[in-house]
This record gives sequence, structure tokens and C-alpha cells, in this order.
Amino acid sequence: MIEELKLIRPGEIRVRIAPSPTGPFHIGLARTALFNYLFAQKYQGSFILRIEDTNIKRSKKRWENEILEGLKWLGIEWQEGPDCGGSYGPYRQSERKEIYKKYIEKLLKEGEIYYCFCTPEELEAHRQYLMSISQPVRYSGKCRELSDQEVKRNLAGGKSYVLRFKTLLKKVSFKDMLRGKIDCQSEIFGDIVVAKDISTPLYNLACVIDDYEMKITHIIRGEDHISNTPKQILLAEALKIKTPKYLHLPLILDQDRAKLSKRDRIKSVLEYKKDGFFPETMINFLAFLGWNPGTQKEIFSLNTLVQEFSLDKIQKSGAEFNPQKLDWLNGFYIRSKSIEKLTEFCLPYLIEKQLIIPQFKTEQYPPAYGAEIIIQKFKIKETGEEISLNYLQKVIALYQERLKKLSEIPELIDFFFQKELDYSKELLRGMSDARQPEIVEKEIKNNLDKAKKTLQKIKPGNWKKENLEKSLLKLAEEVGKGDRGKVLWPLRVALTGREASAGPFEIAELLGKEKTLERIKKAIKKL
RNA sequence: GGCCUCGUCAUCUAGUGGUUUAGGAUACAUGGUUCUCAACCAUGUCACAUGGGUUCAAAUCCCAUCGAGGCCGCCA
Repeated sequence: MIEELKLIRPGEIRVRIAPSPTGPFHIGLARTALFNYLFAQKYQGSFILRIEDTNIKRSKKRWENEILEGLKWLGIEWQEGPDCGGSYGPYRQSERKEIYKKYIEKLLKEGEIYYCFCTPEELEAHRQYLMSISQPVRYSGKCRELSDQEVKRNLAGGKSYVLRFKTLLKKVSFKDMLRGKIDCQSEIFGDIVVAKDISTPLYNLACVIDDYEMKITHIIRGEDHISNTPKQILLAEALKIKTPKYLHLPLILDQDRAKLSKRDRIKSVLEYKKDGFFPETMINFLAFLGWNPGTQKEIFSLNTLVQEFSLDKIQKSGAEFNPQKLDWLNGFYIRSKSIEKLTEFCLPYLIEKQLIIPQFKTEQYPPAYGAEIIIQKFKIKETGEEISLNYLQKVIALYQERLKKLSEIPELIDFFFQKELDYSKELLRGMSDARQPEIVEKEIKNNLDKAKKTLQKIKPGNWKKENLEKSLLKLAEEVGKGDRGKVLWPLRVALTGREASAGPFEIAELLGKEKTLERIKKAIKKL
């Protein structure tokens, strides 16, 4: 049991995520957000979203929007954030300059920070030198003892500068709630740059000031920040403010065991949305990356996670992102949806691939992914035939247990909506003996013909799966002599053009008598 | 190179000194069901990184080694 947890009183927790909007909303951030959210919810505390856009060159509104959209999609709601401020000032660092200015001026006045006029070239050369002699890379301290006059002269001369922290050389220790005591010697990082000018702090300073100003009680962030923590603690000491409690989460790794968010092409959470993963899938999956309930229960909703989540069940070692398990989970959630809901979710994908065209009553198009359904009628693009929502539901129902992600639905059911199926006669032959193709083909042709005749006898009013199954199975037993596949395989291929699909009876029912017979005739012609 | 963190099946993990022939899930394999695929059911393969201690007893505690990852920016 993590000791700190015992002392928590409901309502007093304030946690945050502090993303910088410089790239896609990646999985690592989503997981950090989730854990912070769960922790806050569990103790009725506040989960805060702060946008760290001090780097105006790299920060883009587009990425900020993506983060907000992604979090909303996942159902991770923040109590305070850029779009719903609280009483702690703006939640974008770019709008907090006045606040930072006070702190930086104070640090400067008290001699905790100093002007540094070294050029990037000088610093780089020094860095290389230190590396070459196996020394920790840190600033030489060259500008530390510059006299007031020199500083004034340089400033007056328009020399560019940064503000550096006069790092005290000492051992810095802190307690990580997960990992225990972590020690660090401050000389390994030395006099770090903390601000570009009087109102533009860099990450470490901005972070310390904001966490204090926003009364953050616990910082739960990725393990990659462990080395920032001593710097932030020293800054807090210089500012004479108290530090929050820390917990560093294990990293999420890709399949090469490298930090996931470090990959060249970072996959956005919104791309998972587009691929047809449900938010509940993502939440459930993310929760289990570095955490587990200690029971054998695997399926958790956001709400049940709030109940059962606990920081002391968090893993210390990095967790590899396993897409197969994500697929499995999504398949599970697909199977647990009602067919009406599932159809709603599939619709945008079918429309996008232009298999079907919605017949609108209004101009509400395009519907967003997962949007509420308003359309009851569709046209099949290729045939112009009108179909109902109910029909679509029946088609999708055939594939509910085969579907892993929503984006796969078009390719699974497109044969329902195509005029011509594209397949070879070898496929019709299937797994039969390839050594005697002519004989086999003749047999199959014959079998298909029999199937056609059987089906022709069925009245349109009786064109139901059960009746089709009864007649066709009877035929298959007779003809196949124990191997029903001799009829059923070619029949299914004739109807679908696929080697894998749902069963022929249910497909035939939905295709209708006319199309079914037409497709069988076409198959016969191929042979 | 320096510093930090971590180390149970392929992967996510249970395990907090004896109840463990190390459990579950995914993946994989086989069988059942089946025209096919999926789903479902059953079965199976697979792990305590290594070496030293401590202890009556160690996956569990300690040390070393090895391995993996992270950070070392006028990025966050």
C-alpha cells in the first residue's frame, strides 16, 4: 500500500495533465490522462487540463483541438481546462505570462537566476567536449559571475540572452509514490536555462509555477520525467514553495521496446477512432497497460475503473503496446453491442466507401463517426436499389462476431451491394482435388445446377433462412454423400465470391430469391 | 559517455518468504462444432535474466553481473 494514499481526504486531490500541443494526441498521453482522471475521480478530486504551449513556434491550435477532442471522445472529462476555466487563471501557458513574470523577477532580484549570453555554438562545443572526456553534460557557469555592469552593457548592446538557474550543488532526494526514494546529484545537470526572458519560462520553471499556482497535489506523469523532477524540486526550493507528491508511470513501449511516443510517426488516438475502435475499448486497454486490478476480471468500463482503480496496483516496468489484444478487446465490445447500435457505428464507414448512399430527409451530411442515426433509407450505389435500415442491420448482424474493428465492415459485406462478383473458378472448386480439375468442375457445375433448381421451387413468400437451409441441406446430403461441402462451398462462393464468409443460407435469404438465382447462374457459366 | 529507472510465459500481468507441480488474459498450436471464416467450448506449448549470499524455506530479502528502457535542448 502506498503510504500517501492513506492520508487522502475526499475532495482534496488536484491532479493535472500538461500536454504540449506540438503533435498528435498519442497513446501515452491518453494513458497518463486516464490514470490522473481515475485517481481524481476515486477521491472526488479535480482533474485539470493545462496546455503547455510556451513554445509558440511548435505549438499549434490544431494539436490542442485534437487533444480536447480525443479526451472528450474517450470520456475523460476535466474539471478545469482551457475551455472551462477555474479560479486559477488561464489554463494555457501562453496566456499566463503575467504570472510567470512575477516569479521570474523575484528570482532575478534574489539572485537565484542570472543572465547568460553564451551562444548556442559555444554551448554545443562545450557539450561535445564534456562528452568526449566522459563528463556529465552541463553548463560551464561562464556567465554566472558576470558583474552587473557587464550584464547591463550586454543588454544595452542588444546581445541575446537566456536566464539560468544558479543550481545549488547538492544531493536532491525525493520520494516517488511508486518507486520509493530517488536520489540525484544536482551537478549532473548544473545551471539549467529556466527562461528565455522575464516573462517566458521554459518547461521546468513554468511547470513548477503552474503546479503551485493551480494547487496541484499529485503529479502523475511518465517515467521520462524522473530526471526533470530534481530540477523542479530545486526550483521550488528557490521559489520557497512546496512541491506536490510525485508518481512516475512506466512508459508504454512499441513492439521494438522503445518509448511509443518517440516513434517517427506517432499514431494519434483519433486514428484509432477512425479505424473503428470504441472509446470503451481504448479505455479498457489503456488501463491495463501498467495496471491491473489484482483479480481475474479483464473487462472494465470507465465507471468500474473509477471504483476499482488504485495507484498501488501500478506496475513499475514499461508495458509493450500489443495491438492484437486491442483487436480482441474491440471484438469483444463489438459483440456486446446491440445490432441497432452496431449498425449506427458501421454506417459512416459504408457511406464513406460508397457502398450505399443515404437518402436524406435533411441536409445533415456527412454524419460524424458514431453520430446519431437519422436516416432510414439507403440506395445501393451500384444497383440503385433502395434498402432499409432494417435490411442493413440484418446484413451487419451476420458479421457482428467476425468484426474486429468498424473500418473492416465495408470489405466484409461489400458483396451484398455489388453487381458483379469478381472471383475465379478455382475458388468455386475450393479445396477439392486439384489433380482432376475438369472432373471436379463438372461435378460442381452439376451441384450448383441442382441447388438452383431446388431454390427455384421455393416460393418467394417462403424465402426464409430456415426453409432454405432445410431444402439445401437435404440436397447437400444426397449429392455430397456425407460431404455437404460439395454443394455448400460452391454455393457460398457463388453468392459471395469469397473463400470466407457467413453461411450461405442466411446470405441467400438477405440477397433475395432473384439475386441468389442470378448469382448461381453466373457461377455455373464460369465453369 | 554520464546519471536514473526497470527485469515472472512471445505480450499484458497475478504473485509482497512456506497454501505454487508459478495462476489468468491475448497470441500460438491441436481437437470439438462447421461448407469456409469467425464466434464458442475443450486441451496443449511457453516464464521467475544469471551468479552469489541471507534463511529451515526465496519468484518474493540483500549484493554483483547481465539485459532493457529513459533522460542528458535557448523542446515539453
